[in-house]
Amino acid sequence: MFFNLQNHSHTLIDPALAILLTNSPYDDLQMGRRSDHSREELKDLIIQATLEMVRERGADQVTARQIAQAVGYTPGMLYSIFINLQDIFLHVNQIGLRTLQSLCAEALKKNDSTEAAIKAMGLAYLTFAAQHTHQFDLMFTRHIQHPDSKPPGLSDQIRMLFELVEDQLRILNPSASDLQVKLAARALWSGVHGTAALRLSDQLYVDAPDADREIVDLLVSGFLRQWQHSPSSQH
Amino acid sequence: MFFNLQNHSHTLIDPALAILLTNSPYDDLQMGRRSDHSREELKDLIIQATLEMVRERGADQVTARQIAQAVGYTPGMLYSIFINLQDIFLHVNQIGLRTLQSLCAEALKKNDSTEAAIKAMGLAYLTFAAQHTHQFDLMFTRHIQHPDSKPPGLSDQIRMLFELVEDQLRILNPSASDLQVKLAARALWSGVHGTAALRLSDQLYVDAPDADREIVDLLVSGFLRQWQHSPSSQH
DNA sequence: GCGCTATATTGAACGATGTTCAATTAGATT
DNA sequence: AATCTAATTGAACATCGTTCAATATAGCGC
Repeated sequence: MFFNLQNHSHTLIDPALAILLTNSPYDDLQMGRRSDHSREELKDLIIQATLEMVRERGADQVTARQIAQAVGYTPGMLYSIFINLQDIFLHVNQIGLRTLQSLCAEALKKNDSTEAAIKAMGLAYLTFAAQHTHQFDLMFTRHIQHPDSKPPGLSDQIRMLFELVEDQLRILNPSASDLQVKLAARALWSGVHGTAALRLSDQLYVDAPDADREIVDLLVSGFLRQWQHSPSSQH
Repeated sequence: MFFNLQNHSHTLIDPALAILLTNSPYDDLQMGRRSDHSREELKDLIIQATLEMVRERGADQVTARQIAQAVGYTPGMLYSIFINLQDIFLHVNQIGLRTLQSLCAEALKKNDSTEAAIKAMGLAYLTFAAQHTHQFDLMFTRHIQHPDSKPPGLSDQIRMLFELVEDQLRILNPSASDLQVKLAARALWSGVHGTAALRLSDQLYVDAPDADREIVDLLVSGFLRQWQHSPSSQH
């Protein structure tokens, strides 16, 4: 599915193809490079190749050797750019969170009511989880232990996802305190996330085909009803 | 942390100790046994040893060789009783679900209102997740792909956990249909489970120390308010 | 154009993993 | 006591992530 170039010594790569692949082969080269890819390009190549394989087979069917082969290098090279295999997966998750967040943000627009907007966002969340099962699994249900260095702004992105919900909740109940809004957003989104997670592991056990969608609908409308009517002074 | 017996050939085990370990060494032996443990005892020993190690270090720090050493056998033996290492983990999860379910069932009793009962069950859920982090992680957030043979009644136990919630919901709104009760129970419990899962991976991002408890409180009271007032003919 | 140097990349190794299976061992049966 | 049969071994296999000395190459100064 990906391109293979493992012929560094014998066959030379077609220069035109090389340009196509790198699309900027004369970047800021400083020292003796063996391939046509800059450091940053290589990093992107690896992440993209890993992302593709994760989407196809799932994270635990993706090995370091496979990634290396997909980008036309040796496994050892990976460790000159990334700390770990987990480090690579962390960067893949970063992409996943970015797309998930933009999907949710997009779903918020073009809705009559705030409630409809939140529901649309919940459905977008479920849809992403259903369409990119393996990727969603890698993001949330697989426990990735952080390496020594913190993930590069990964937690910030989750925070931003929450803030989308918080904004909507603030609209509905402007007198609520910041802490209340934060808690409510997490309460609400825990429900959506929990539904997606349970559905992903086939643990919903309801006959209805669109059970997850109905559950989120129920969840959001129920929660918002009380959120709008709750006084700001509530415990 | 566990007992080691890897001296089958040279040193004989103290018979008193052996009885202590097996507590019924003369069961229904039929054929040539090498050790003092029956087939069923061995199965329990393995599961218990694995459970203990999972609780201490987490599932991905537990290897087949470690389990074998903990029960005083060779790795190969495990495969005469279990299909897989995953199969062992599945049985460990069975125990985990049993205790989690009994904890929840216990929390339901001795409460003034039905709402208080459900909240108590939610807190019990959170408490278990917090106290047995690694075990909870193995149960839910780690994606275990089922072997060929179905897990022995594992899904039934999750179903039973849901039924505890369903029973409470039925009390509050007796006119609701079966499907409505099922969906509502999953909506509600997805919130509780999602909260536990997010808290487990430190993705709640709220300063409050008991944020998870407050969230569940908010979630349950909000949801029940609409559940009691919703007509049975909804949607 | 030619060596020189610096470094990107290799490739082979290491230890550890889950799993298999022929060989062996020992209790039960005769 | 000999035999049978099943439990258990132990060594091997393939594969994994990861490391690192060795190597090959690209750009620099000349």
